[in-house]
Amino acid sequence: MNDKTIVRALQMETRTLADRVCEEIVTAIVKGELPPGHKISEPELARTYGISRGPLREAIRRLEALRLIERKPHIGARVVKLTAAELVEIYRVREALEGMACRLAAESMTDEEIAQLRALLDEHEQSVEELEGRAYFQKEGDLDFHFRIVQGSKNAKLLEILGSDLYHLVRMYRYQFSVSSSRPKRALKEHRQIIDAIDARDPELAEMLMRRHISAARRNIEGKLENLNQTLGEKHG
Amino acid sequence: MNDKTIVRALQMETRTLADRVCEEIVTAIVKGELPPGHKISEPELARTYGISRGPLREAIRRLEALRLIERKPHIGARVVKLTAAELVEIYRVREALEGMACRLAAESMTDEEIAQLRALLDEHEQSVEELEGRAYFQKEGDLDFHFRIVQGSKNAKLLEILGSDLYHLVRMYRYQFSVSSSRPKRALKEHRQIIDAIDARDPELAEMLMRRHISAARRNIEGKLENLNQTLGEKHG
DNA sequence: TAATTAAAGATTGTCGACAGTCTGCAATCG
DNA sequence: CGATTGCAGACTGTCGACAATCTTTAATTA
Repeated sequence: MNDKTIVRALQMETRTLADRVCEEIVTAIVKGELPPGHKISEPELARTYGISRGPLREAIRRLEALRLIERKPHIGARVVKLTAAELVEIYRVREALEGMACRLAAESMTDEEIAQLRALLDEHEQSVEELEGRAYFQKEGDLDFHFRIVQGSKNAKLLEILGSDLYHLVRMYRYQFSVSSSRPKRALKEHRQIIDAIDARDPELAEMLMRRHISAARRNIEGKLENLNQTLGEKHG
Repeated sequence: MNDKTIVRALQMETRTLADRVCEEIVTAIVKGELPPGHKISEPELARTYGISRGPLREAIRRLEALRLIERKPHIGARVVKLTAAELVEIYRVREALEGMACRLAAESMTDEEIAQLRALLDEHEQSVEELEGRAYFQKEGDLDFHFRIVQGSKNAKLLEILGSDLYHLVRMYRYQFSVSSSRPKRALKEHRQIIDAIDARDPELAEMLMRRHISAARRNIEGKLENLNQTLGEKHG
C-alpha cells in the first residue's frame, strides 16, 4: 500500500485549495502584510492566489471564524482593527481560560510533559540572556509556554477556544507592535513558579499564579496603551 | 414573477439566504430534528430549503464555526455527537468564563440592569412554584440569567465566545436530554446570592459564587452521566 | 459653490455545471 | 467461502457566469 500512503501524503500537502489559501492569508494578516482595516477584495485575492472565488470565499469564512476578519453583507470583508479596549478584553478572557487550564494541567499533565516544559524554560532563559532579554519573549516563545500548558490541561474545548479565537489575535498584536515585554526576566521567573506549582500538583496555586501572571501582562499593556490612546494599526491605514 | 416577490420577502426577513437557512438549521439541530451524528447532505438540504449549494455551503461553514457540525474534507459534514466527557469540558470552560464575567459584571453592571435581573429572578421563582419546580429551569430560563450576566460584564469577547461557541451546545444538550435540573430551588437561591454579590459590588465574591454554582451543576451532570456511560444522542442513531 | 441625484463601475450574492474523490456493491480469483 | 478488485453511483470541491447591491463619480440645480 505504498501508493496509497503516498497519495495520502500528497493530500496532506495539498489538502484543499481553501485550506492552503486560508493558512497563507492567516500568516499574511498576522505579519501585517494585510494591515488592519484593509479591505479584502474577493476578485483581487482570487487572482493573487490563482484560484476561483469559490474556495476563496470558503477561506474568508474560516478567517471570519478565526476572528481575523469581519464581514458585512453586501459590503465586504475587512481585516480586524484591534482597539486597545478589545486587547484588554482578550487578556481578561485569557486570564480566565488559561487560569482554568493551569488548574487542570496541575491535575492532568504527565511528568514527561512537565519535564519537557522545564527544558523549554531553560532554552528561554538562554535566549533571554543571549539576546539581552528582549527579543525572544516578544515573539513566539512566550506563547509556546502558554500553549503547552493549555495542551496539558487535556481539555479539548479549552484548546479549541484559545487556539482558534484568541491565539492568532495575540500573535498579530505582538508582531505588529513588537511589544517590548519590558520584563522578560520577571516573566521567566513567573513561568518557573507556575511549572513548580503544576509539578507540586497544586491546582489552586497553579491557577492563581497563572492569573496573576496574565493580569500583570494586562496591566502592563493598559499602562502603555493609555498613552497612545487610539486604535491599533493606525499607522497602516 | 411571483417567485421574485417571494425571494424579496425572504430577503426582507433576513439579510442573506445563508443567514436565514443557518438559523433554521441551528434550531433544527438544537431541537433534535437533525439528530447528533446525522450526515449533512448538501444536495438534500439544498432541495429542502429551496436554495442552491452555494449559500448552503456558507451556512454549513457557519454551523461549523458554531461547533454544531464537524466537517471532513471530501467526506462531508455530520451533526456533532456530544460525549459526556465533552459536556464536562464545556462546563469547565463555562466555570472559568462565566466566573470572570460575573467578576466584571460586579464592576460594570448598571443599577438598572441589576434591577431587571432581580425582576427576572422573581419571574423564575413564580414559574418554579407554579410548575412544581421542574419545567422552567430545564429550558431557556436559566440560560437567560447567565447570558444577562455575561452581557453585564460589558466584555464583547466574553459574550462572543460564550454566545457562539458554547451557548448552542448547552441548549442542544438540554433540549435533547430534558435535563431534570433536580435542584431548581437551590439554583434559584444561588442565583439570588450571585445578584446580591453583584449589587454589593463585590467582584471576588461574585466570581466565587458563580464558579461554585456552575461547578455544582457540573458535578450534578457527572454523577448522572457516569451511570449511562455512553455518548449522548445514542438513541437517535 | 455646495448639495442632491442619477448613472456607471465594481463588488458581492447566487446559481448551474463539471471534475475529482469517496462509498457501496458485485463479480472474480485464491 | 472469503478476500480482493473493478465499476457504478453519489457527493464534495472547484469553476465561470448572471443578478442584485453598494460605491463612486459626474452632472445638474438651488
